[in-house]
Amino acid sequence: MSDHRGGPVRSEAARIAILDATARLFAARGYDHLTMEGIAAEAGVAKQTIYRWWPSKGALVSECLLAGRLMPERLVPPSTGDLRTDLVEWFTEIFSVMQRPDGEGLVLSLIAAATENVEIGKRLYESLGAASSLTERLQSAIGDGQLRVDAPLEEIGEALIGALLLRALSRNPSDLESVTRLIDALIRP
Amino acid sequence: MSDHRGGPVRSEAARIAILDATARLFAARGYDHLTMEGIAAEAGVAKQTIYRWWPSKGALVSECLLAGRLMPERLVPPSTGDLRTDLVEWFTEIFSVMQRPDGEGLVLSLIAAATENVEIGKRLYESLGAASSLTERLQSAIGDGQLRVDAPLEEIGEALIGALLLRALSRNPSDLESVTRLIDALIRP
Amino acid sequence: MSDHRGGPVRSEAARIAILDATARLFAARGYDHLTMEGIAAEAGVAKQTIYRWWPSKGALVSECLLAGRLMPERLVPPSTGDLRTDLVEWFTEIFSVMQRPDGEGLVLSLIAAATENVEIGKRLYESLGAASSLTERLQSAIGDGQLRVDAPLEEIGEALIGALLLRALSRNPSDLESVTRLIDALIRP
Amino acid sequence: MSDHRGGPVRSEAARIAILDATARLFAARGYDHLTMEGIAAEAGVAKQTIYRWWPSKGALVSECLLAGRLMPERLVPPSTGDLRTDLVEWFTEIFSVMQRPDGEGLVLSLIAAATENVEIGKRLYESLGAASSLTERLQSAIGDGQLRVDAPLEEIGEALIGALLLRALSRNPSDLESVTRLIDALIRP
DNA sequence: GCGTAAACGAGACGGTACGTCGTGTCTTGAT
DNA sequence: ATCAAGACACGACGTACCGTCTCGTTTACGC
Repeated sequence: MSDHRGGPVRSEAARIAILDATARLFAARGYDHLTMEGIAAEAGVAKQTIYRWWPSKGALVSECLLAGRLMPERLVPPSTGDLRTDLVEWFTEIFSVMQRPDGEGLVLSLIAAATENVEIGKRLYESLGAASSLTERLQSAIGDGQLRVDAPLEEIGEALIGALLLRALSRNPSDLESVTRLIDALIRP
Repeated sequence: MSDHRGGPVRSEAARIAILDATARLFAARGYDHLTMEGIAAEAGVAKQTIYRWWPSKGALVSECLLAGRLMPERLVPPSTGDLRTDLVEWFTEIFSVMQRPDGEGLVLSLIAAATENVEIGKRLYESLGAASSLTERLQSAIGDGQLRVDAPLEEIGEALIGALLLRALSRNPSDLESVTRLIDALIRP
Repeated sequence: MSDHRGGPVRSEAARIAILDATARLFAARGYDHLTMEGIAAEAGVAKQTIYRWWPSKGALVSECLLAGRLMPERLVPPSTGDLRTDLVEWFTEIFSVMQRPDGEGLVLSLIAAATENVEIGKRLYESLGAASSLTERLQSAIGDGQLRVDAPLEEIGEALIGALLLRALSRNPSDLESVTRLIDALIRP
Repeated sequence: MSDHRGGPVRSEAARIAILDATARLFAARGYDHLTMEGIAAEAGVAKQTIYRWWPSKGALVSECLLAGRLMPERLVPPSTGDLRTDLVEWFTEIFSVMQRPDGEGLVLSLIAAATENVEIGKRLYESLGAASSLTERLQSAIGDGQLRVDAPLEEIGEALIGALLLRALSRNPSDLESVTRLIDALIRP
């Protein structure tokens, strides 16, 4: 199958150590303070071993993101029956989960990473759960009759996540009322 | 009145040269490639002169942004009478205006700057015209009867700009149709 | 007799390829630019194969030197009958032969190698022909009556080669006159 | 006189610290183990500060050599009246002074440095005292009648230093007898 | 013939050092 | 007091080799 005729094989231990170190440092200090040297040291690995497999800091973070190492938990919208309440709760949770006392917020770090790295940008949308779980939740709301059958699910998701990013960038604290107003604007016919 | 006791006052020439250089380099190479040394050299100014008046690269860019040196032109939404068409055209124009062939796009650079600098984040929203001109356009649409009197203008603006940012980050080319769908989702509840 | 119980023996092809590659690269780029990785690549051989049989770069070069792979030709002093003329010519030839246009001179490379590696140091003297051919020539000069019977042949050789090295290190171009003066100082007491 | 119109000036403290560190590390570990990073660390200086003023390790060592920071003491030949005895003693002293238990010998390090750096090569000869003090000693021997008035002082010096280098490279321990024989070969008519 | 064990190519690995770039602070002499 | 110039300590960059270490493959002996 493969024409690899022997030779050493990529060290899985090193791979894991690097990704772990990346995730750990990313969470602890944010994307901007992430350095290849720091990762190498934290992972107990030679810098060259990183560069051998990843071209850049961005690629590393991108892979962590894809592997779900950067998100603290699954950000699935709740499904209590009332779409409005569910979305408000979900939005609020994302917002609160993604602030850390020490460094900059997780979202900000992700956005910073996305500006530098195409892959991260492409994955940002789906990583925030919009592509899958959010759309699912909206879909089921159509079943409930809480949304019109022709509701533009994708666009609602985009707008929601987009507003989230904008608020993160603006450092606007999102109180319950403003979140509710935003969501109403999107799902209220 | 003043307790300034001799010595030259702040050189206006230097101030202008620095802001000009910043804007020039920002436009040419993007926020990431912007360096204090580069700005100083481009402006024909000593580094210390920059640090004396601005605490950081971000502050510099922030001031440029506020002074309107970073935006190529006024991005005021057109006002032809049909809100939908106007918004689509406005959105499309922003999107197209803000790509540069060489480096990364202008929006991406602004977003990157915003992740690092609070001020820029706070100004990003209004700088993209949402705070003033966009809201005005929406307001006038209420007068037209194209929007309900209780339409949540602020939130529509947020969602619109937010979606714009998200698309910039995702590097999704926004074709006419997808833009239209997005705007429909927001103004045709 | 041997406790070798099967398995391939040392590959002569690899051995030759390695020594050839070493000599080739040494001649082309000098001792300083010689790298184990470069040799392995040039020889089409795994690095480990080199390390299996030679402990260091120096050992490799030392063996090349012993095998006569580094010297372009035999540097035997001529024997026209006049010792003085012969030595001048021999000295001059060594000097001129051992310059390469691109890198550093061959002698310099040998000296560099000798500073790092004891074996090369020990062999340097004889490799430059002093131990054998030069002493022979001096010996025959005693037969001619051109040198006293109790002339310190060994020491004359040392002084001659030593002066050669010093001039190589000093990058002093040796013109005919200065060479003649040096040799006169040694054989015309 | 100078057209230097203000601006910071080269830090003499840094310059001294760097040269001192270089000399210290050179003496302790030899030329091969000398690294720019090591020097910078030892001197408490940024690497860039070294590269700003010296292009290479060789240049640094060369300047130390010129400043007399590498030679443990003045290697002036004694002047007891008997040339032969004086030279033997001088030769022996140089030889013994320049062996250190830990690293490689000082001469070997100097030779290694000279192969890499032209300046060091040019200075090696005079640094070993040959150019000045040795020639002086020989000169005074002419006054004594211990050398012929037309004795080729320069060449004798070259041969002597050259032989010294060769012996250092060959790691030949120089016993009293062999040194005496060498010197006899050079100064005995 | 048939294991079996050394030698081989390939090349990944943890390291060390390289020479360069940008940071933010500082010092100097001129204006 | 502010300026242009630029040296400074610091931290990170991405690259080159080092010497060691697995991998599968390829022999050539001793049973």
